[in-house]
Amino acid sequence: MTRASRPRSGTAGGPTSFERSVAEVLDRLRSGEVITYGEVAAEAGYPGRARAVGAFLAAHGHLFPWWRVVTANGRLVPGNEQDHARRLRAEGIEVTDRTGRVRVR
DNA sequence: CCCCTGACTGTCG
DNA sequence: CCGACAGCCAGGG
Repeated sequence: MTRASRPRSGTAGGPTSFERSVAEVLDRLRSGEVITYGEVAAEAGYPGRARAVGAFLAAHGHLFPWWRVVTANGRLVPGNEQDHARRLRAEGIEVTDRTGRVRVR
């Protein structure tokens, strides 16, 4: 499977298929639920696009529960670890103090 | 078309 | 358990 064969938005400059799929995955997240960037990408049908998910959240995260998304290592958002950790704890998720990580699964 | 950056990931010491 | 490195994909200048 080549890159060119993956689903694309086409000529439109609006939201890509990738963005719509990711948005749906993020939208269905429940309180107290945690997911990794890689899982979001794979669940959306775009395995290997973990970084793209991060970029998407950086741009449109304000419209989604971005705090329920962490790295595969349980790492929180660099620069926002404190706020991130607090939001997760507010949903009953334990966060280690050290570098601020969460137990995924 | 080339180069650089990044809210990532897996491996190594 | 934690920090450092290299690899990978897309987007933007």
